[in-house]
Amino acid sequence: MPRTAKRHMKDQIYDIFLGRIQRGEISHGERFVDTAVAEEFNVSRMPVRDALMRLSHEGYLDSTTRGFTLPNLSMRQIREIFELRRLLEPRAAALATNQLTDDDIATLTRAVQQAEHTLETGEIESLFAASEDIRRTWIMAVPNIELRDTILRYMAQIQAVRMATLRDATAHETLVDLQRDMLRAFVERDAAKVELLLLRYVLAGEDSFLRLKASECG
Amino acid sequence: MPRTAKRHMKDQIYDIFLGRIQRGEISHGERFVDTAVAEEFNVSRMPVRDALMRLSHEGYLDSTTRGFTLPNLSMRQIREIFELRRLLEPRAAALATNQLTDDDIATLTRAVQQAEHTLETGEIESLFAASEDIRRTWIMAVPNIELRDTILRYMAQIQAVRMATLRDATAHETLVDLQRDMLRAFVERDAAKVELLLLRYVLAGEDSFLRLKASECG
DNA sequence: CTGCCAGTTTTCGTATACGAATACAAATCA
DNA sequence: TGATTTGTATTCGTATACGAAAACTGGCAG
Repeated sequence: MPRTAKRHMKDQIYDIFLGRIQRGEISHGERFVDTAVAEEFNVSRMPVRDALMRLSHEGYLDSTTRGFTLPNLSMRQIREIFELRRLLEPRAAALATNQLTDDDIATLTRAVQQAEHTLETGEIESLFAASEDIRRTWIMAVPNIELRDTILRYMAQIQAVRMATLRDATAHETLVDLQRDMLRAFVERDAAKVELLLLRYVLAGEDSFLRLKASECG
Repeated sequence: MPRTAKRHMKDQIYDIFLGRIQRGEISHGERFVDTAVAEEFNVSRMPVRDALMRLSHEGYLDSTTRGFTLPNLSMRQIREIFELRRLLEPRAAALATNQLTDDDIATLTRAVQQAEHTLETGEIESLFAASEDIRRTWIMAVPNIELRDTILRYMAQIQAVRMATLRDATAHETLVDLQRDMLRAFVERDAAKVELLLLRYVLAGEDSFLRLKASECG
């Protein structure tokens, strides 16, 4: 029996929306109203309400008086999340290093190649997809489930920020270089090197973000 | 207008239960059923349901087919949370160091004195209360709100574990020593020292826990 | 033309009702 | 006597309904 046949509507709806959010399929103007979604799924308001409220409590959505929307992160929140990332992700990736399967390594190799290819084509969408694949692969290999869930919780929220920073041409080559080095470190099962590279990677993303903000405001 | 006049019943109920859980006022056998709680508050099931489901999604409660109870953490989860604590709390406390007000320092001083007193009396309840005061005071001063919320999220869950480790007589003096040193570091605004002491503190707690488990199983 | 005020609409929070799933207990059979 | 099955009670998930609060809209006054 596939996982599609879950037990409760509210959980199904929750999973569907979480997936859409995490894959960045929701645009920023979009509004979700329980009655409308309920009609779409042919259920009553309540399971939809349960799902949307849960998502909003988890920070994936913003509950306004006029439906649910994607949250608009404040500058402060974004910087705070970058601090969390610096604290957690290097260690998490180090822990994941020895858990990666051959399949994982293959996926990482393909994704890094895809990312390298964007250096020539300049296709940001493709770079984003590749970065997502890399990230998802190692995160899913993190053996500390509490740690993994903590990371996943905030990652969905800063999806838009990451997408924006990847458009930073200045950092494009640096990022792909880091990804290439990370792959090598993963293959060599060098957890210490992975840890350091992840820290660099997060810092590079933070730099891009700050540069972006500076150019936007000034 | 005091905060007691909150906007919605479900939020009030949520806050009430969260407070009870965080203060350790819920015993491990206790079961909460929406209808029963609803009667107690003179409301319908729905707001209670909302509150309890939210608490269970956040990990504060366990949703069973027969009501909500405190979650029984597995050995694995506890060890994973200790790893999270090692990663986050030293840095968080360092960040809090420069934010502590005079009132906070006074509270900390009182709490440390209370903890020291338990070295003579052996009153574990009092030690627990003092430790809670210390912890709550510095955590509330953490300026990174995302970080603070992340810490608060898991702390409620391992409340019982912390309570148990404080009964470890072997570590009693060590813990109070660390608390005394932490107070001094806070007063001196020495963030680096605070960071190191917090790491030691978490490690001491972890040691107590492991010792406890070992003596229990062997 | 602009700003304020009231009516309308939308959406949410809560109440109540019913069917379904699960645990517990009793009764039956080996 | 012990295991299995069946019945019952409890609790949850979902549906529907209603009142209240917030946002939009239109008119009116300055």
